[in-house]
Amino acid sequence: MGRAPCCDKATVKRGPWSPEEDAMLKAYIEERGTGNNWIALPHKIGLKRCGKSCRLRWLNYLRPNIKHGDFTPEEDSTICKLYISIGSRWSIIAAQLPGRTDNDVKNYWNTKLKKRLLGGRRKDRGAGTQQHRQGELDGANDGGEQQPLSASAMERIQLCMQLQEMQNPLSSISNHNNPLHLWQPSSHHQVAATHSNNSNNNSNSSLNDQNLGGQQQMETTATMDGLASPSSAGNSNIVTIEAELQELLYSA
DNA sequence: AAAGTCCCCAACCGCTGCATT
DNA sequence: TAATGCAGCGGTTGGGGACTT
Repeated sequence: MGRAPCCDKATVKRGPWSPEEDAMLKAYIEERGTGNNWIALPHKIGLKRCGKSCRLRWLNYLRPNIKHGDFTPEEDSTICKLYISIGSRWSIIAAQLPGRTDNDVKNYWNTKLKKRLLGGRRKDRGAGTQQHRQGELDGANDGGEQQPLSASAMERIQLCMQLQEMQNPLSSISNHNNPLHLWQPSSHHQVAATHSNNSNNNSNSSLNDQNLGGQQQMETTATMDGLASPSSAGNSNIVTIEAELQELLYSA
């Protein structure tokens, strides 16, 4: 019941963009804008590319003020904090990092930060498929049994547990046995408050616009609870969490 | 030096939400 | 109100360089 493809795959060019294509797209958009119609854009320019491909190329590579290269420790920290609180909402996270794209942030998380925080780096370099490697990383939740929660949610639980353990090693024992205790329903206003605060930083941010619905909202709330009361000892605060994130990220 | 393996990242795929008709 | 089409988003893939054996 899928949608019809947005373009004819037989006639559309795919794969890496050539410098000529980049130049054509960049020149056209800089001169006339996108016209709010990505589908029509390649035809106007004379590119044999799908509109979605043009949009992606522009947003992730050609757009002005794109920042390439290494992420700073501050950016690392921002990504981690936002990931823990809102999950894999890459566009929202990227909106808090000027010059970074959602694709960049997503790749950086998947290839660097996740491994650093969850300790997913392989011990041996033996044979294995991409799926195997991914499975090992995601499978940091032991057992390999079917997981009713999203991988993103499980990663956030793991991060919360690691932070809890650092704060209060004794109280964390029960958490390991029952990570789902974090999943206690509560009011959603904590998330909303966080979002509205963040949205002040960037007019482009869709934090207020995004509808955190269904399971996603539940996951967000639960994880926020996990951070808001990370130990039975009492309240944590942002400063503590930031310090511990720094430790997780850079102490190895 | 060669072969095998790992890792990164650009690009693609397909779903969702929103706007329009 | 339902149907349709597009933009935007997150997940996934695969090419190729880097690294290891």
